[in-house]
Amino acid sequence: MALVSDAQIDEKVASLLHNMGHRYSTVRRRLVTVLRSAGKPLTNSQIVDSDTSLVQSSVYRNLNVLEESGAVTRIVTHDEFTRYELAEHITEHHHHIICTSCGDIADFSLPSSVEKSLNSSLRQAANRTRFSVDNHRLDALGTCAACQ
Amino acid sequence: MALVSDAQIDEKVASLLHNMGHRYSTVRRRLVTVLRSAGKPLTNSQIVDSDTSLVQSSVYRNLNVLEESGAVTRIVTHDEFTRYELAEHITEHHHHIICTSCGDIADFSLPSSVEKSLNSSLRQAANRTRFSVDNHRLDALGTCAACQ
DNA sequence: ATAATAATGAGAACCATTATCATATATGTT
DNA sequence: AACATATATGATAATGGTTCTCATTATTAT
Repeated sequence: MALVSDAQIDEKVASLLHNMGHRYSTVRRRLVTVLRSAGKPLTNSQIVDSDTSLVQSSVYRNLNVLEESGAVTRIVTHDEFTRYELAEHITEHHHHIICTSCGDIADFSLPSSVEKSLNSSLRQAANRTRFSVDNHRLDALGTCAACQ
Repeated sequence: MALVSDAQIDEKVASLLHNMGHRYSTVRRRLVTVLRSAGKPLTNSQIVDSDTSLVQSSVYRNLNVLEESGAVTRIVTHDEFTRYELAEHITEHHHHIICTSCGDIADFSLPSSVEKSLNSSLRQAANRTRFSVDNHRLDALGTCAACQ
């Protein structure tokens, strides 16, 4: 997750927000900083804990704004908390390994050969449904170090 | 999803419940019937609508009992409703294509060659994290016929 | 500066899901 | 078959993560 510079991320997020008529405010910058340095999806309360200048209701509101702008992605796991991370097109394509016990997440990547065969298989499989496919998500499910 | 007979499913569910000291009651049988004939994950209200003899609070309670027993799996998509389906080891391994607009789901399967390479890649990738992997979930994301 | 517009924070409201509990149903024993 | 014990059910209340409201504050454009 460290291949894209902070400046590049800022520029992308700013343009995504401006496209939607939104401002890249101080609170939103802090939010992006927290998400970027975490390197894994975070819950609202993890975000507030990471930067205590942030306020719960503003974090919720701004995560929604950032998601609608395409800067942030909403992740649901096995527990009751929604998590957020910077969108893949801002960072890079990756997958999640989810702890089925506590909901914690780590990022990982697959060899591009596997990604390629996966994509073509998905596209073929989708032809048999009445859906149009534009993305996929592959999660590994298991147990984190703290839970085992 | 039609490779396993109703009787086989009933037998499996009964034994899973009995292992946990639970009974395979009338309500639970109706619940399993609804899930089986749907052929896709359902929300609580979709279940109650499918069999109006079922009561919301009992459905929630029994879905939890069935999940703890391993007979049913909880699915979260993009909307605010949790969905449930019969567990894979009772039916068969499959994937979901999720409508990012309305949260609706369809089932689909991949060629076993793709499943195999996916599994070995996942296992290798997991070695680099501090998680132990015991399963995966691969969802295609797109738009259903009704939403496009 | 000033006006116009968007963002913030504190709290109230929302609503899917859980918990409660009195009643009903099933199981096992003599 | 009735009894005793344990589990299941349904109606309703409570919970809690998330969203909404709105008066105040910050930003942008003129």
